Amino acid sequence: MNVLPLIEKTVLSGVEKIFGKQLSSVEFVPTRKDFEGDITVVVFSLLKEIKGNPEVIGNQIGTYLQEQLKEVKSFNVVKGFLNISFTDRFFLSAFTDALLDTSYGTVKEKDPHAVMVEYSSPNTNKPLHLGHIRNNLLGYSVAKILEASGKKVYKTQIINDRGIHICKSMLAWEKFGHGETPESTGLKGDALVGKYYVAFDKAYKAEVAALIAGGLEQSEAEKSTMLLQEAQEMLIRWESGDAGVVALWKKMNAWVYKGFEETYKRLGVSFDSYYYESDTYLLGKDIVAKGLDQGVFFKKEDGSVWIDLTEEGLDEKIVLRSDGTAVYMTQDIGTAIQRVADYSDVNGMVYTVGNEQDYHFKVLFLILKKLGFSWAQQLFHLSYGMVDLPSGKMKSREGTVVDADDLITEMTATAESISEDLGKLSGYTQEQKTALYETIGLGALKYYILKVDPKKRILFDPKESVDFQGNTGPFMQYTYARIQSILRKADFDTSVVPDFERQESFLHEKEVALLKQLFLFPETIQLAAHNYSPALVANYTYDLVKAFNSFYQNVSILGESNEELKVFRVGLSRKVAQVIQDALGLLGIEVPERM
RNA sequence: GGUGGCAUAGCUCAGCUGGAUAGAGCACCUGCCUUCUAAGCAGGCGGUCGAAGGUUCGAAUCCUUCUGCCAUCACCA
Repeated sequence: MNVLPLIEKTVLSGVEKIFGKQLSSVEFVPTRKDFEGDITVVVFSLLKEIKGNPEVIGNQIGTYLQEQLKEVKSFNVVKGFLNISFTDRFFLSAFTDALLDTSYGTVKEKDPHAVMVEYSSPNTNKPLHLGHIRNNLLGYSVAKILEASGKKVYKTQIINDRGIHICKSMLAWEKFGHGETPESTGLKGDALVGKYYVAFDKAYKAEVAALIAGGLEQSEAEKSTMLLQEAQEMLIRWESGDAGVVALWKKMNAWVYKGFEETYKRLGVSFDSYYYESDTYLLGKDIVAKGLDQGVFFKKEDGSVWIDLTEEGLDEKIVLRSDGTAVYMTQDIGTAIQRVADYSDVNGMVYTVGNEQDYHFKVLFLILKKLGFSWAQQLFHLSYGMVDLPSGKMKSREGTVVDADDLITEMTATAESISEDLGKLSGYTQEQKTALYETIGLGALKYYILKVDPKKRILFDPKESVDFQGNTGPFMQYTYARIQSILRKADFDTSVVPDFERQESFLHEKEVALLKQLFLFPETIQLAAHNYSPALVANYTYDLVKAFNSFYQNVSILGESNEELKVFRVGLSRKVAQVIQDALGLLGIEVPERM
């Protein structure tokens, strides 16, 4: 509400006039709903500067405010709290401003600097699971929120397409695959490759068991299987560019990428660029050499290169193996630098990676700072908690994962059965219905995951289906659909901006509550961007929708006999729908015309 | 053991920079569909905000200690 700075200024000048004290700021708080008022000045916070009875001081300031500002309708003081009420005229004019603002809430002046948001970053040996869903939703949403707050954003990912785990799938496919393809089996490419990753593990375990039966110790047996040796040999051949291995690798990766793209499309996420570890894993070695010259790193006797972070309260960390090959950290250093080289306007990056890698990123950021890159000051690890099952962690090799595609399909099916029961979709074609169920099912899933603080771990019970009632995605979507219905039924042009010149006082209390919530949208976006937290947007939207529903069922809109009030209420509904749509858009949730 | 994170109603979660009597949803109980979509609304039940100290006009929020759970401390990624 743009009157706030004005009130603050007036309070300050009032304090100066009455008490002769110059203060720099005043603390405001939204008025609790059991008290009369819209905004509250906490007089206690002034007591350090002004001595006296808070109640008396509150009354003095209140009186001054009312004399100075025509927007202030009335005030009351309870203990040390000065509650201020605004006039309807104030709310109406603030609302008109919001209604005319076609990109209400978002920052228009773009920051010349861009930020790169990395998310998803899967392995190419198995399909995406629930953990990836959280990652994708978070990354995508944070990218949207940063954009809305005025940043230019590039979405990217780093695909972990090389290493022993990929070779395991490849080897198993060669041995047991009989030339199966996605086409021949009807399986999604990523699912097919994942099948062979599991097949490898099964065969491997069988071989280990056989070796143990033959008299070997467990640890000994695990190291000496033929399968593992073959996989390692395959990795060496891959690294040396063996044509056959590389061709197989390309073929199977292509299957996986096609499968991933389907899942991304269904999830509604997208990327502006892709980085592949197979391209980048050697990057960073030059940087390490340079850093060694600069004295940022040091070399041990065996030739391995380290950084000493004990001064920062961390350990020593390896950045290059003794045989000169790259480790994870080497690669991440190289990739970061490569990205800035590729996109010259980038001066900050957000890494969406699970919290088990908190330490890794702490070290990575520190290294980049020590290497002296200016953009290293603007790095953020968007760390999130695991998604656990009641049975514990998800383990892909043990088949205890919740598959992303399966879950989406299941959510869609639930949306369908609920929708069928309610039976409101007469006149919709089967095709429209199918699209709608997808929208609702995904809305439920996305909201369910994004509404919780990223830092917290999520316990996901597949047996208990995700809710469609209460604080859920479908509830928001439903409210939006309901407003669309009002707009369809209104017998006038709903895009007209109401004119309130003559009106002074006609707002219903539910209406005022709704307006106040509506006015919070711009600062919610800023706050969410500042905290990298979609959860703030989700919970804001819920409050807005609650306020609308309460308004909707307690106040007549189309049935209102006062024409001006009717026009206003339809306009208000329209704006609320727009904000719901925009807010959900920041979460990657679509909104239906009907449901 | 060192470091980091989390702990709020039976369950799932909000609670922004400290502010008034800690809020929702689910579950359970009452009402409300011949009037704009009941995936809804109005209300009831339910809490020593993990524990103990401290800071102050005021603490779920900040500080310290402790307890519990999780992660991490690899020449794996």
